[in-house]
Order: sequence, then C-alpha cells, then structure tokens
Amino acid sequence: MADIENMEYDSLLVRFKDILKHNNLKFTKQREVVLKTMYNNDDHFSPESLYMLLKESYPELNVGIATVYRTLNLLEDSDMVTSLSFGSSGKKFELGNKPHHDHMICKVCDDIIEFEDNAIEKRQEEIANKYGFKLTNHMMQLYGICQKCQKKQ
Amino acid sequence: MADIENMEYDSLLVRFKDILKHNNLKFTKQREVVLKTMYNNDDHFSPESLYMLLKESYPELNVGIATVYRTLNLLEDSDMVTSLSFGSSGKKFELGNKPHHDHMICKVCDDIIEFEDNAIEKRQEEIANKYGFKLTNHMMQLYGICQKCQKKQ
DNA sequence: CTGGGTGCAAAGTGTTTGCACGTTG
DNA sequence: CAACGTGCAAACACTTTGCACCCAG
Repeated sequence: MADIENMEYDSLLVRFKDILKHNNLKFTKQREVVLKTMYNNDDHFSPESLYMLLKESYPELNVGIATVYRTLNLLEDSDMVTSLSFGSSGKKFELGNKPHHDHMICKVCDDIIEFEDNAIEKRQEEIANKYGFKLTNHMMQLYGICQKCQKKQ
Repeated sequence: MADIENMEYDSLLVRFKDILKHNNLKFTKQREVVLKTMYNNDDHFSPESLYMLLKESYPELNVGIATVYRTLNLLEDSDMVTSLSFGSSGKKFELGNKPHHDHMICKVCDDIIEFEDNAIEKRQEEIANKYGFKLTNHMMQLYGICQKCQKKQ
C-alpha cells in the first residue's frame, strides 16, 4: 500500500496515469472524470450515486454504470480508493487521499463521520502479533446515533 | 441489546421462544433446527452453508433456503445472532452466545480468528463520546495472512 | 379453525461480463 | 492500426417476496 496521503488533484492524476501506463491501460475521459468527480465532491460514493452525479455533470460523455464499476474496481486495486462495506446494499467508495481513518455511521440519517485514532491502530498491531497474524489492513465501523439525530428525538 | 452471553442451548431456546411469543410468532421445527444447528456447529455461517448443513442433517424437513434467510433475519432482529459483512459475497452469521469479540480474517484461506480486546472497546467509547455520538455497536475486522498460510509460502 | 409459516419459483437487488463498436497511444 | 475501453443488455449471485398449501396454538 503506497503512500498517497494528502496529494492534491494533480498528483493523484499523475499517479493514476502512471498506474495505467505501467499496466498498458489507457487514459480515457471516463476514467479521468471518475477520479475528478470523486476528488471535487469529497464524499463516500456508492457506484450508483457516483453514476448519477456523472450523468448530471457530464451528460455528453454518456457514461455507463458498468464503466463506473470497472473504474472503481480498478482504482481500488491500485490502492487509490478504498471501499467500505455496510450491512447490506453494497459498498461505498472513497478516494484514498487522506490519512487512514475509520468511520462512525449514524443509523438514523446514514451520515458518516470520519475519525483517526493511533491508539487503536497500535493495539491492532499488538493483537495481530499475538496470533502470528500478518496484518495488511482493517476496517472498523462504529454504529450508533449522531449528535444531530439525538437532538431531534 | 440484552445480555445473552454464555447461555447454554436451553437458555437460548427459552429466550427464542419468548421472543416468538411476544411477537405472536410461532415456534416451528425449521426455526428450532436453525438455532440448534448454529449452536452445535459453533461457526460463522453463510445462509448457503447453513442451508446445506440443514439439508444434510434434517433431510426429512426439506428446509428451503428462503426459510433460512427468514430465520436468520429474525434471529438477527432479535439480537440472537450477529452478522459480519465481508468485502463481497454476502454476510456471515454467528450465534450471539459468546462475549463480544471481533474478527481476524485470513485473505488466503478465509479462516476466521476471533479475539476480544477491552482496550479497544474502551477507546471506541471515548472516541464516540468526543463526537457526541451514541454508540450502539461496532464491527472491526482485521485482514491479513494467518500463521498457517504464512508458513506455506 | 385461524393466522402465521413454509417451500417453491419468480422477482428484486447490486455487480459483472460478452459483444460490437469506438478511442487511445 | 492494434489493443484496450466503452455502452448496452444479458447474465450472475445473493436475497426477498407472492402465493397456495401447511401447521402451531
């Protein structure tokens, strides 16, 4: 997992082009627009919601949902995006240009709050070591009710 | 989330019957057999694998996959089983008769190692408090390569 | 004997794939 | 101009649902 934290858009783009070149893949308008849209609308996207946004923003490109899936999978394989899998109804993807973090998810409004915590990361390493397990990555999600939704009730 | 830790099978059964009664639902052979099978073969089941095991163990009941899904959902709603959602290919369910724990998942052999860690649980509470977030539950999964599979390579 | 439960098959989801055509390098 | 990429629709995998019959209470 290479370090792509805190990169601005141009650097992400360069990195993406590099990955494409190294794999004999081509840089297309569709691929560009997926990356750019995820960057500009910093958020957690379902393939569907990203698809909708792309149709709206670039109607002339006529992007297909299959391309969105293909591009997201490509970006994930290249460690440029990360996916979260919730209970049901598919994954959400986020651009990996931020330091590693985990997520708190509100059960009421589905809002996602990001947080980082080194203490937990460190403890995870210790636990893995104890079991002789070689850690590559993890996912942690805290579920509950966010401040806003608590007040509404 | 009521406390159903460390219950033996009979207590689980009583609890299940109570839940059914309170909701005007019926105690059927199929529902009984799902609970019993999960208890006897303490494991993480996909609906499919549980279904296979049921067909093998109780061929005369002729259980349908739909009933397995319905029963697992019912048990989950009643907080008697918990589900894990992995990257893709659906959820796995486990009976909630053990203290809370999290999972390490081997990317090579798909083996699941359970562990508990109070330090992390406590830290999660602290983080949630910091954001005014009311925590109800969480899931944490560590991905990597287990000891066995490391040796094989 | 009545309302919920079941198996079956069909319908829903979300995601991937085969194909003919289009575009990149 | 030779791949590779794309949109489309069909295929897939997993899960839910409508229905006629069944069974628990």
